[in-house]
Amino acid sequence: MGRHSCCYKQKLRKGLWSPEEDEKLMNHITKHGHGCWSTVPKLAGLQRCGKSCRLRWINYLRPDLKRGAFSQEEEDLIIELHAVLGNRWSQIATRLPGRTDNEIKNLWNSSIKKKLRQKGIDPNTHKPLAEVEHSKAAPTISTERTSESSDVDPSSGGALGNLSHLLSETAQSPELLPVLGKHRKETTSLAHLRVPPKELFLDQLVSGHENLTSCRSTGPIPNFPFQQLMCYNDECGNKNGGNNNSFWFNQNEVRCSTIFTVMPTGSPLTFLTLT
DNA sequence: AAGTTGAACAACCGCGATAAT
DNA sequence: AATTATCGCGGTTGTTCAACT
Repeated sequence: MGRHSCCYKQKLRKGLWSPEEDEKLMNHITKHGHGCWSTVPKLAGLQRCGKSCRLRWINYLRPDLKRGAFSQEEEDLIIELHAVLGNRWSQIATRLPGRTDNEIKNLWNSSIKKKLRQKGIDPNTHKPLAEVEHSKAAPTISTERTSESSDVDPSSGGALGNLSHLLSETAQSPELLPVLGKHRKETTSLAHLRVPPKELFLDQLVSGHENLTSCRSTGPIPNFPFQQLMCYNDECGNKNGGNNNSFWFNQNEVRCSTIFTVMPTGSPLTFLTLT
């Protein structure tokens, strides 16, 4: 496990990017693609480490980024996905085309957490706060992790624990997850989620576990059934700013919208074979 | 007007995973 | 098989700016 070499290099710029730096990076990647990130700064004439260039590109310069405020639908979707995936922001981001993991993480920490608490929902466990407080006050041999610093952690087995909780709770009492009840009106795109929650979440888990690292470098390709959710972006008014310069979407020039078009709408596992 | 506070956003850091040698 | 280089992720910190006192 070698440390990232750039960590030790001196004389590299840090902090906010200037417009000139942005332009250099944009020009370079536009012409040559990023290739090996560690060589990008040198080739682009930047006094930055490759890691910094990569981050800047992914979080800010990529042409397929949506920018702007999150819609209510997006926020709701983030909450739902977080309930299943926990803090796996990159996984969540793959279901929100045009949004970055960093952006979603920031939104979660600065806004959504607060809103959930105001609604009486613990943002870490997605359970009612009263229930969480009660379990804190009277600790049992439960393996459930405590809140605050330890969010839902799918990788530790807690996810499945939480998932089973969610599966039963959401199926039976929508009020425990307001987004699944009050806010998901039939008029919203989330009405597409009218599939049994258990099937939906299991599909997600299966695809997530089998395909954990697949999306990042080749573009955020959403998995069914969320791909249906996202179709409204392209098919119902192109809400993502009408961004058609999609050749950036990944290096294989597979367009997100192309995948939506090509993919059959009913087979989540079929999709996995394409990634 | 100046200082303080908090929200939102941008970027960095450290680590694990994995490909390459 | 061991080591090294790189990538990608999540947590954390830093910066900016608006609202408030």
